[in-house]
Amino acid sequence: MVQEVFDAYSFVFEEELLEEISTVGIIKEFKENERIIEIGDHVTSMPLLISGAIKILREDQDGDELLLYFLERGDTCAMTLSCCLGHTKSEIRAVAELPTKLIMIPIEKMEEWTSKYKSWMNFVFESYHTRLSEMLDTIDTIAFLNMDERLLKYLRDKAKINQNELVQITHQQIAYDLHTSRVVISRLLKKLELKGTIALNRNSIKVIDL
Amino acid sequence: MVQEVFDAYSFVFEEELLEEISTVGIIKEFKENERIIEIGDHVTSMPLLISGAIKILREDQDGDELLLYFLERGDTCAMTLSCCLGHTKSEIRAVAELPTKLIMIPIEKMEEWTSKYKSWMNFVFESYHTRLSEMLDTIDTIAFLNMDERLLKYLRDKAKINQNELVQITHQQIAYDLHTSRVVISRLLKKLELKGTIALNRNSIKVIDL
DNA sequence: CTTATACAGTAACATTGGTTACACACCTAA
DNA sequence: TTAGGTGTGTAACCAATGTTACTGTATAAG
Repeated sequence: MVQEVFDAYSFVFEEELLEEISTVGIIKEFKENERIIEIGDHVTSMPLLISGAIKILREDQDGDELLLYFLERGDTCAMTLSCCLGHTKSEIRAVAELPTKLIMIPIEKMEEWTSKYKSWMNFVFESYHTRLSEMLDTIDTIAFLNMDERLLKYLRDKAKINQNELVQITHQQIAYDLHTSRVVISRLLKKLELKGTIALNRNSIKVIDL
Repeated sequence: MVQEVFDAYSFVFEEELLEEISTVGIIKEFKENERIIEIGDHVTSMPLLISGAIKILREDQDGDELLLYFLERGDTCAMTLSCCLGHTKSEIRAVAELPTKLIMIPIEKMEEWTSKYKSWMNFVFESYHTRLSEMLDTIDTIAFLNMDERLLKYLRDKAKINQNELVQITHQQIAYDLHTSRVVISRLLKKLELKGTIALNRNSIKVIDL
């Protein structure tokens, strides 16, 4: 039994399944900002997040990006899951937001466990549910909020994921994630700084009162 | 056996399950533009679409709306499905786009059939997969397209759903669906008319060459 | 027929966000 | 120390979209 698997998933799966996961799963580690999967990649196994955090992005033909949501410990990528079951290619891009540890489950096990373990089935359904909600939230954000509000939400999420009020990031990277331009982000950040909401520094933003 | 259920789902489910669906399901009919479900409604059964079409909308606190996607014959609402399984309230609003016939399945059957019928399980997974893809498409649309492109896409979808090149709709209704203002839609529609893409009339738009 | 209402056309203007251009500060490698 | 690259600040401008206001016309209700 892999201790980390136990730590992250013991409240979700029974002993026997945890054992199976530890046996057939392959642990993979990613450095911060390392690419985990690209759009169009063939999906051959399903990742369970053990530690760290992952950023899920959508990309259009022109290479324009948009941050969809973050995944944390105990999450799985419902997109990938969906791809596994449908045997289709990845529709999203995933990048490690922090140093991240995953355990990869071969697709074959998916179907086997779905009938064998009720807890697995519930996990799969639960994941779909969470992901759909998260997608709705993403849609709300881009449909109903202005850029300044989106930026605030972004900084909040970012600070939460990194468990740090000092967010290490460049304006350009924020612009990519929110699908806008660097100048726009610099402009809005400056406004926030003047209001005392944040403090700006080269390569980092200190969150004071979001 | 209900003939319409057979017609719509015989290529998805086996005879025995079709029989069960016909027995426990309750047929409901909705007139065009009739509300099917509102945000916050408690979900107690899962709808399978037999005929017609449904418009799925998201709504924010201020009552601002946004069209998410359409459902057609053979579809189910993965959102509702998700709510059933999670025993949560509806996160979306559904309105009949055409005269629509549904068969409602009590939640209890969900779990039972999931273990009993492989075809049912596949249908559930397939529905989630389709819905996630549809949501991604929606996100692409609002994130990467300008209003004129979104309007074109809207008219295309609308014409397809109604199987008619003459779309019965007001500018105001389009504005609600795309979450913009009537004036903006009128402006863009006029441009399209001048280009010969559509022909405008009171309460209807004739699609010429999208 | 008359009136009220809903729908559509359009101008003028405001706001948001995107673009271009350039200055300057910080950092690293030579 | 200097040169080059990267990150940030800011102005000026432009384009897209949203807002307000007013027009006229079709349609339905009385």
